[in-house]
Amino acid sequence: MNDNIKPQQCKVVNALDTLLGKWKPIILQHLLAEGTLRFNELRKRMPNITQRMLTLHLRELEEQDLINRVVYPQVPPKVEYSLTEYGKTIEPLMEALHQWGKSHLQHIENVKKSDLTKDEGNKEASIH
Amino acid sequence: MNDNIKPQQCKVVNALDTLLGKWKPIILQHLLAEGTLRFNELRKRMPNITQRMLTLHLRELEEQDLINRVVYPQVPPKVEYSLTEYGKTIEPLMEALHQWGKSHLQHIENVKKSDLTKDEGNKEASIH
DNA sequence: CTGGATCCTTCACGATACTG
DNA sequence: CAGTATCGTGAAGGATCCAG
Repeated sequence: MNDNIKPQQCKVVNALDTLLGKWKPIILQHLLAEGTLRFNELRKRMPNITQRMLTLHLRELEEQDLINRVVYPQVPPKVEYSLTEYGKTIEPLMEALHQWGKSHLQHIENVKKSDLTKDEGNKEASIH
Repeated sequence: MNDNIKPQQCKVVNALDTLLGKWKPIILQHLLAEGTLRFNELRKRMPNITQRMLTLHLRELEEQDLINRVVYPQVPPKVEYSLTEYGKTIEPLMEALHQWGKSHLQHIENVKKSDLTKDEGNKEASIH
């Protein structure tokens, strides 16, 4: 729609869009960590998610070819979710996000502390 | 409270939270690319953003210590925004997101194409 | 057990007008 | 020029019930 926007940006936004949704990163982390999980196993690992949201987000991840959905035609139903081979390529990205998120928390802590000791808040440029 | 949830997840979510908001990644990209920009310069580079959202997101980024806001006490007002030294640490992360987003678009393209040629859609597990 | 269908709430974002 | 103040909207998410 707009060429003023650097190509770079679009792709970053795109990455974020496909990884987002309140629960997607968490679902992906669980599948990364544990391989294959059934619907209810995932649910137990995310006590605050509703069935609806779990279903919706799993469908979206499947559509992005990030996860496999395997239905065992039996009763009671059994459905297993796992990362696709392609889906596993997000691991380094998740790791990078994790590292940055971790150090960011640390950084914000430090900033708050030094705000208490040091007189801060004079960010106006001086005019000479 | 819940040890089933891997520590990793929390931090990923945290990273995403502080980088998110519809316009934050774009603002950051512009500042990464161009160094220092005035309010209106940023606005021109994002034709679809409203003043309100630009202001809000800049404030939030400032609060996260990712950008500097320098007010020149003059009339008409002049305010310059730039990344903090700390803010520049997001560059590798943005690059990683960009690369993944790019290859993801590619991948989705390929998947769609092979869905057309190959008969796909039989993902039920066989029962022997 | 998995998950569809409905209804409801909230909040991020947008549109617009005003101001030092 | 660089904001603030208000009001409105839609879409994401939550709660709940039903079904194969």
